[in-house]
Amino acid sequence: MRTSWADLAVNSAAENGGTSNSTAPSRPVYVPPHLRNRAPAAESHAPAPAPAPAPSNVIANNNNNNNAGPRWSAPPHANGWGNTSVGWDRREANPFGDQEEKAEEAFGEQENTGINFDAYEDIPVETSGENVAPPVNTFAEIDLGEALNKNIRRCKYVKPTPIQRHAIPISLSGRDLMACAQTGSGKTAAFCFPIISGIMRGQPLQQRPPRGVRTVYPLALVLSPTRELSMQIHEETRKFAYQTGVRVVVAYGGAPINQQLRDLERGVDILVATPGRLVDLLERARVSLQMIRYLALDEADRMLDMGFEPQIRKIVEQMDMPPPGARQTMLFSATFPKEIQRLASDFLSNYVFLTVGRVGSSTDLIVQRVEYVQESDKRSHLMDLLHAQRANGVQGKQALTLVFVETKKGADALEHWLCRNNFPATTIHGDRTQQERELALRSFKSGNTPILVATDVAARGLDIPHVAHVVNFDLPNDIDDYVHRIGRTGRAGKKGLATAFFNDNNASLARALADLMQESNQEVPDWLSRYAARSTFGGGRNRRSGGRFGARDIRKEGSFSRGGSDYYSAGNNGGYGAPSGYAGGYGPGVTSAWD
DNA sequence: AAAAAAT
Repeated sequence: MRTSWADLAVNSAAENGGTSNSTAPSRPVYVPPHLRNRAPAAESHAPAPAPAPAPSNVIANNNNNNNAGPRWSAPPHANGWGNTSVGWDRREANPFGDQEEKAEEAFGEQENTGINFDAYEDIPVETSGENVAPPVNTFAEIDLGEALNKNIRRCKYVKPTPIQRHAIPISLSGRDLMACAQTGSGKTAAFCFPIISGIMRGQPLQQRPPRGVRTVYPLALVLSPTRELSMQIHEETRKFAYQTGVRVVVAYGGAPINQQLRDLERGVDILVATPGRLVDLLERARVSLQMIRYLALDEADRMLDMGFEPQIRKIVEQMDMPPPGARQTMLFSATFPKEIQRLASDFLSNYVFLTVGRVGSSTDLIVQRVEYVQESDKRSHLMDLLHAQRANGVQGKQALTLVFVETKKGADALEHWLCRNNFPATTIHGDRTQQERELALRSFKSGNTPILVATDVAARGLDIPHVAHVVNFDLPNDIDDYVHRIGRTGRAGKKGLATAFFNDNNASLARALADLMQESNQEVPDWLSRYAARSTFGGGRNRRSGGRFGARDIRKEGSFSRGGSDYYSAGNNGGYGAPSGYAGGYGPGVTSAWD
């Protein structure tokens, strides 16, 4: 039996060999973005779509200066390069891989050829806000520019997904956006395309950093809650930005900072980062946010929850970033609890709220099962599942299993136990080194170790093709976390299976879980319904169990507002009795379950 | 109580 996965391991190891960060050597010759890939003179007068801030020590080059200097402290001869796009292009590592055909094959298989658009056809959409730009049906309807269009073709994006159809025109119209969209439905492109396009057509600006300070001034900042998600966004964005002249750099903790500093010094237009490392870079004055025109928060509700909020506030409000209105802000997530929407509105200006999808449509793609399993029986129960899968040939490269546990120690313990029992597994969690984390993820993706035991570090955003089964070995305390976890399967319109082990320890989740499953047309076991009926009204840890289907614009709920007291309304959120308390007065199934 | 995120 060993041979089957061993063979896979050999194959996939070979295939996967080149995927590490082996960027081709590229010389640190700086070319300002407005001089790259464009007709040298004519386009330097392109109007800026969004009002660009002009901080005090920044000189806006809004005149007819054809010889616009670099935005950072690069050698003055730098613009010798930009006059032909070819000169630069040759130096840019090809994010599609060495051979385009091979890359296209791998890429298409991963994300796009495979998108089952039928699964998204009927998805309901809600927008609110004034003068919302209408959706488009094709990429061709939007003027994203030839270079970007070419990358879209390279990615085999045939037509936009629903979130892209709606979000891109709204972003291109310059509006702030709070967007909810299903897991795996193309969020990254939805905020990347407008950013790349906007930077390409933007007015060249330059600044004069203090002498000797190697500060860089990105035009766009994309924040995400985990390092691996930042890496993923970076890789994807690089594909979209290929040969556009727009440079994308990633910065996250746990990795040597020096390489990241060198990447930054070569110039950055879009910075993808995790909060901690970014704060470090800001405090070292290696990065300034003065020139930020676009701010995107991926997994925005996570970024604004208790653990992250102070850091995000520091970055967005207490450094040198232009205020709302002077930048364009885009928040994306699958789940958007009301209280988080309230926090988020601090970062937004006259925003459009957009929600695409609902429980009961896209999440139909995920079959959810809940099984009552005592703590002491969990391992043997998991073993039964895995043996059954093995017997059915559901394993290996095309059928990965992702097992979520509650604790880091628990993850290690389960991994060892699985390996001892001849199920090749690896683990990812915050106690592992970054190297180990990245290796684990690669090994899982490649099918080398078709079982990954993970903490919530892997719950959000990660796009791992071929995850056939998500097992909630330990259920999370928060239903939104559950939604994100199971969203690691059933992506791009494909089907997936999610199994949860439930016992008395999860009583507080019962109601929310039962509701969610019902809304997604899943079979709810009777015992779980009874549990749900018994459990307390929305209180306790799962305060969102009532109001959490919060992918509804809080601004629309004026009739429920409690005398305008935004901060002290927690007591009214519990969902006691009155219909307004539970689910904010809208029935089940309005929205939710998205990335 | 736990997880994540800077060194």
